[in-house]
Amino acid sequence: MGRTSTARKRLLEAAIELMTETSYATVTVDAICEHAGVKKGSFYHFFSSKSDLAVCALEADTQERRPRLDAIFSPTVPPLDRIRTYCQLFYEKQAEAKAKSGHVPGCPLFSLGTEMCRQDPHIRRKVQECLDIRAKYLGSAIRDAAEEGLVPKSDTEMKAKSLLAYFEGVLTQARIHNDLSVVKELQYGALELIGAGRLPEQKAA
Amino acid sequence: MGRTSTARKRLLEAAIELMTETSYATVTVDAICEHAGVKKGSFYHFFSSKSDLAVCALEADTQERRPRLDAIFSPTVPPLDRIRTYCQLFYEKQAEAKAKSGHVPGCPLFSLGTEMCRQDPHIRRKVQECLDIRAKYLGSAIRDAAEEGLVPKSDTEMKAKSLLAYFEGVLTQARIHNDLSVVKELQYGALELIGAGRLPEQKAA
DNA sequence: ATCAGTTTTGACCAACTGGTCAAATACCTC
DNA sequence: GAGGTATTTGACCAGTTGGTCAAAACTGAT
Repeated sequence: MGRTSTARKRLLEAAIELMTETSYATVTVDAICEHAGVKKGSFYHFFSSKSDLAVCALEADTQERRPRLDAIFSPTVPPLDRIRTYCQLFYEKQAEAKAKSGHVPGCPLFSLGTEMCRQDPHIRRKVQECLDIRAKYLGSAIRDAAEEGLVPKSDTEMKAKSLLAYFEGVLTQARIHNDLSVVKELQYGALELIGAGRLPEQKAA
Repeated sequence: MGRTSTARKRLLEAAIELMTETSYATVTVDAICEHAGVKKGSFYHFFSSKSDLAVCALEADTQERRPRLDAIFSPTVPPLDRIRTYCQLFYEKQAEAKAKSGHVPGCPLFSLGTEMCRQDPHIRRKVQECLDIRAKYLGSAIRDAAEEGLVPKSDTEMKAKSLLAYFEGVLTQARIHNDLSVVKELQYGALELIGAGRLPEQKAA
């Protein structure tokens, strides 16, 4: 089989980290290699291009998050609680990152997506895929909530998209202002947005 | 006085247009110059750097929008109507741009802001300034609405920030997906978000 | 131990980038 | 129309970038 290596994985992680920190264009292949402890020749052994790396990094990152999201959005959890927990996770993740680096990172899907959607069709498609996955979690929760009469039954698909846009918008605003205060209140806005705002905070039986 | 020129203005407009189309890093100074019909030497006569151009372009763009926003957010207009009209303006602008270029442009504040906030303090500050101006329009409308009992009176400042984040998130999502459907429904989400969702659509007396 | 296949290395390159500069030129003011 | 200023020009540059390549080194399976 020949030798094995963790270089590929290290490159994927370095890519997500560095590209979230600044931007796709700013992060050079050399910088990613250095951060991953990999020589450039090796880089092009594992990836056909910088763009290819970005696509693979988004995919890997999404797959890695999957188990946790599956748990949070389990159908056994009361639907509005899923959304509450998800919001809380957002805040915790961003707060943790800020504590570590001094900066609110925001969401790589939106950062990369905004920057690259006009230039690189592969990155664009992958970002869309990853966003669609998130929308599915939210859509399912909203539909289940509607079934229980917790939110209006109309337009659940649109509500899922709007809610995702709201999340990403808040995260991006937090990145730009380096201020988490709006993220902290995320769940209240989220529940308002889908029409569950003025209900009592029942934990469901 | 020496000769006069429109080169500066042309450069500012080209910068906003091209940077919105793709990204800060992708747009080269040469490209901006070509698009504006200006030689590079002239560019550096008017601007000290590419970054300087971006800052000035954001400022100019914001000032240009001011009169229209002042009209929309006039205190003589019923507060929720201000927000409705603003949402409609968003949709119309994006739809118009898409019809012309084939692409939903999104908002340069968010595009540039996300991309550059970690690399260029001047761009970052200018983006923050411009976003703050928009938040003021929204904040004032929300406060006036609260005064009239149209929305809950709590946390109006936070609501303005959240609403702006929602707008920008929806616009950015529309850019990434090149799909205006979520923008079309913007006003309903907006009113829900600030807690005016389940009120009748009164045009106010 | 061997060998095929995987991974690593580092030197190399052409293209492009933001930015410079000194000289030429046009324009407004008087 | 003279003169000073604002503008224009285009050639130039040094640094950086993504990407290449052929040879070397390592590893697991047999």
